[in-house]
Amino acid sequence: MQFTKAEEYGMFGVLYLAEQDPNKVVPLSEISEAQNIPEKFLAKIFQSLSKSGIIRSHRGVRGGFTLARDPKEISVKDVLETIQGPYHLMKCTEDQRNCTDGKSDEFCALRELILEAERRLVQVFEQHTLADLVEWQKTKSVSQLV
Amino acid sequence: MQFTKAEEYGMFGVLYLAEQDPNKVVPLSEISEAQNIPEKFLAKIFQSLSKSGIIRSHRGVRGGFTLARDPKEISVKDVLETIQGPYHLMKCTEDQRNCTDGKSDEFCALRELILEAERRLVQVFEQHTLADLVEWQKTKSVSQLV
DNA sequence: ACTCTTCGGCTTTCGTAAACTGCATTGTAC
DNA sequence: GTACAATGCAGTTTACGAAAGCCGAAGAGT
Ligand code: SF4
Ligand code: SF4
Repeated sequence: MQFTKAEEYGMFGVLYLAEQDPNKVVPLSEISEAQNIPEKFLAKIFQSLSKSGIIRSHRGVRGGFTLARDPKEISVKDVLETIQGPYHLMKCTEDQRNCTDGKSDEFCALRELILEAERRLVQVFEQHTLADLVEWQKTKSVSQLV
Repeated sequence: MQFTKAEEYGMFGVLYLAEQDPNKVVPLSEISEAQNIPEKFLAKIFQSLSKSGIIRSHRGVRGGFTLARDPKEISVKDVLETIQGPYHLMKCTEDQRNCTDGKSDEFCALRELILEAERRLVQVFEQHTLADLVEWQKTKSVSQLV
């Protein structure tokens, strides 16, 4: 039960974009160097982020990436879900037919608890945007922890 | 970011014990058959639960396991933490020196957010006991979701 | 049109950790 | 003392995260 590198890299990638002038097109190489991220790995992550409309890609000379929307309009949840798919602590909480123990059609107390845990977790990621994180980083303090 | 089988098996194991007569000593074979858990795998999990004082082991003929305390006194967190160790979504939230990006001594906004997420998650597991889950399972409905 | 640059998509590789297994040993009830 | 059940540790297999590589496609500038 851990965050993946892809998620961490993805977050730092978009955070880097969020810190820049919104009109500046930033190439992959710059981001990966600035944030110490393997370039090809980051490329893969940014592909999905680009497809889901969080960032915008620009090919060719002086190409790169920009944020597609204002950092205030991009929640952490948006980024994380794009990278790793909907957030589920067990396979059965996505679809009970994925129950590995043949209880696909029964009530399962553990499943209910996990569902509640997931809801709480998602709340945290929904309620904070990239702009919040950039702000925290600037002031080096956490404000408005809802 | 998923629950491990060990955690799920461990939970079902202790839940099975919680459903029984508190004085009944239940052997591994019975639990693993009733809950469809590989016996040797469950054995390993129960060893740690036994060491940390959540269940009590009884060796020899007609031996097996019992809960060490009343189900009301055992939180889900107790069980999960003994199986997989303290709950951390990233290595750096346990100890910032585990930061993989050389930011061990800097403020990191992402880390702060993850810390908050962890706090929320732990709350859910702290606030519910085995007795709650058994109750849910009996009534097939979730009450008192704090 | 040509070419350089940067993203796009696919495949393979590597390492680690989860998931499961086996066996010899110890303890206990009968 | 023997059958039963946990203990302890070593082992295997499988799965997935974390990259690295290769070639193709698209756009910018000339
Ligand atoms: S038994 Fe319950 S917790 Fe386990 S996979 Fe099935 S629904 Fe989920
Ligand atoms: S950079 Fe931040 S989030 Fe990443 S490991 Fe270091 S402290 Fe944690």
